[in-house]
Amino acid sequence: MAEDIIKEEKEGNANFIHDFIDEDIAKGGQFEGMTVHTRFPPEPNGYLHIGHAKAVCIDFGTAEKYGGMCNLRMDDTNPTKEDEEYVDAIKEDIKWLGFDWGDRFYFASQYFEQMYKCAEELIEKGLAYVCELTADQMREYRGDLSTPAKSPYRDRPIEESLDLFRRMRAGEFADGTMTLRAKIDLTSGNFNMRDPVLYRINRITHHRTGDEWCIYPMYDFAHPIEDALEGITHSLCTLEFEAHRPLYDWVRDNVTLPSKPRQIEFSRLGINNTVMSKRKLRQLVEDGYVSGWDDPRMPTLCGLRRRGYTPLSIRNFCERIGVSKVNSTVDYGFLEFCLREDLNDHAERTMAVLDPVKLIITNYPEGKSEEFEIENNPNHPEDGTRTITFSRECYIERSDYMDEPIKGYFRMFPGNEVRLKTTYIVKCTGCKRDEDGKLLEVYAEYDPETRGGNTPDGRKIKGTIHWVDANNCENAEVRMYDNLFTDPEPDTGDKNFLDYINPNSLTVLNGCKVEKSMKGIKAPMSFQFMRHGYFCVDSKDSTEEHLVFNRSVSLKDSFKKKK
RNA sequence: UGGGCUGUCGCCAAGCGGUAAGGCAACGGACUUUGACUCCGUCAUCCCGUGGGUUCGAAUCCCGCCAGCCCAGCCA
Repeated sequence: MAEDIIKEEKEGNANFIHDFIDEDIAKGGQFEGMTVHTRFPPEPNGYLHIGHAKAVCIDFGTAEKYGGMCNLRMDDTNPTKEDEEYVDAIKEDIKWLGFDWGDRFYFASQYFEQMYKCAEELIEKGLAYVCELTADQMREYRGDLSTPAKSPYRDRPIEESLDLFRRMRAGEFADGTMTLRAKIDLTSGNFNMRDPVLYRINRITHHRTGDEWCIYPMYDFAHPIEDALEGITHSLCTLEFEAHRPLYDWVRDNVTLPSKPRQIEFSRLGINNTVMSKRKLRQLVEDGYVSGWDDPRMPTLCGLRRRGYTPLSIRNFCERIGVSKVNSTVDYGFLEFCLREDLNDHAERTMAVLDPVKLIITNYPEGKSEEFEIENNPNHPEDGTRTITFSRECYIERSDYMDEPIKGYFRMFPGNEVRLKTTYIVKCTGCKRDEDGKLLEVYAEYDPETRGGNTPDGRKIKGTIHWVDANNCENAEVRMYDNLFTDPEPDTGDKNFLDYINPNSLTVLNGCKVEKSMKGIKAPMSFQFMRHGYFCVDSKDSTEEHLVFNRSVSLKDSFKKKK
C-alpha cells in the first residue's frame, strides 16, 4: 500500500531532469556525497508570471523530491534594468506559492568581488583579455555562419590585460570603450564561444552596490560562479540557455571554484491566448491596455492572485503539465480546470444574480418573510449551513425566463414549474414588459406544499434556479473576464500581439444582487456563485460600501455548449 | 549557410528493443434541489514527423530526409 503510493508519486513526478540527477547520484564523481541543491535565480527587473511559477516549481520541487535545498537568488548583474521594488514582489509571489528558501536568500551582486578575482585568474592563465573593440566593431568583427570572428586585441600580453582590467575597475575608462573577453574559439559554430564578453563598463548606480562598481559581469560568466559558490549541484534553466552550456562549463572548469554544478535545460511554458514575455507584459501595462501588473487578466502571479487563482491550483497545474524539452503551448483551459478543481473543493456556495429581473410570487403574502437553511457546500456537509431569507419578491436571472422556451430549456416560461433553490416550487404565470419589449417583471405562484423544494407527490422538477431575496440583499459590481487576446498564439511568427487584443476582455456588471451574508466580506475570499462560476472579492477595489467581485473562472456549461 | 535542440491523439505527456500510460478537451450515458460536481463508457487498432536499414521483434538502435525552436546583446 505505502509502496504503491510511493511508486505512484514517483511515476507521476517523473521527468528527464530526475533521470539526469539519478544518473549523477549513481555516478558519484563531482556529486559524491552531495545533497541535491538547486536555485531559482530571477533577475529583479519585473514581476513573476505563470511561466516563472513553472520554473519555481521545478527548482523547489526537484530539491524537495531529493530531500535537498533550493536557494532564492536575485540575479542582479545588470543594474540598467533592475530595481529593488521587484525584489520584495518576487519574494512575496514565491512565498505565496508556498515555497520556502529558508535563510538562503542571495544576490548575485554580493559575489562581485569574487567574480572579479575569477576574472583576474582567467587573465593570468591567458584565458581572457581586454578588448578595445566598440560594440559596433565587435558586431562587425563577429563573423557569420561561415566566417570566423576576429579581434586585434586577442594576443595582448597577459600583464597588459591585467593592468587594463584593473584600471577598468578603477574607473579610468569610459563606458563601452573596453570589455574583458574570454579567449576561447573565434571559429566556433556556437557564437557564444567566439570570445564572449565577460565584463563591460557601465556607470549606473546599482540598486544594492551603489557606485562601488563601474564594471559588471555578464550573465554567462557570473552564473556558473554564483552557482558554484552556493554549492548548487544542478542549475536548472530554460531551453534558450542550452547553447550557453558549453560556456557555463568552460567558466566552471577554468576558474578555481569550490564545486562543479551541472546545468540542465527544460522548455519554457507557453499558454494560449496570452503573452508571456516580460517586455510584452510591460507594454500592456505601460500603454494602458490593462490596469497594472496585477490586472486580473494578466498572467502574472499577482494578476492571477487578484483574479482568484489559488497557490494550489497553480502548483497542480505546473506539476501536471510536466517537464520536457519540447516547445509547447498549454491550453488556457487546463489552468482553468486546475482552478475549478481546487475551488470546487474549497469555495463556499452562494447565490448571486448577475443580470437581475424581479420575480413576484403573486400568491405569497405581502410582508411575509421566511428563513431557510442552505448548505455552504453540498459536497462538504461539514462546511455547515447559513440562513437565507425568502419573501414575495426575489431577483432571478434574466436568462432564466423565456416567453417561448427553446428546445431543451427547462427554466421559467409560462406554465412551467421551477424550483427556487432550497425554498419552493413555483409555477410561472407570465411577465411584464415595457413598450420596447424589455423584461420588467416575471410572475409566478408558489406551491406551499413544496417547502424546502420537495414535492410531496413525488413529481419531478427538472429546473432549479438560483435567486436572491429582493427585500434582503446587497448590491455588487461583478467583473467578468475573457481572454486578453483573440488569437491563441498572438506572439508567434510575424504577428504583432497588439493587433489581437480582445476588446471585450473585461465586462463590468453593475447592479448585481448578492446574498445579505456578503455584506462586509473582504479579500481574499472566493465563492462559487451557483450556476455561474467562481468569484473572488477584488483585493483592491472592493469596500464595505461597494462590493466588487472578479470572476475567476466560469462553471462548465453543457447547455450553452449544445446551443 | 555554422552550432545546438525538438518532433508520440485537438492540447500537455509517459515510453529507454517485446508489441502505444495518464491528464485536459471532446463525445455518449447514470446521478443530481447548481444544465455544476461525482460516477461509468468511448476516444492513436498496418500506429509514434518521414523514407530506408538492423532485428524473431523498433516509437524505442543506425542512416538519410522534412519541419519547428534557440544562438551572431558590452541582456538575462
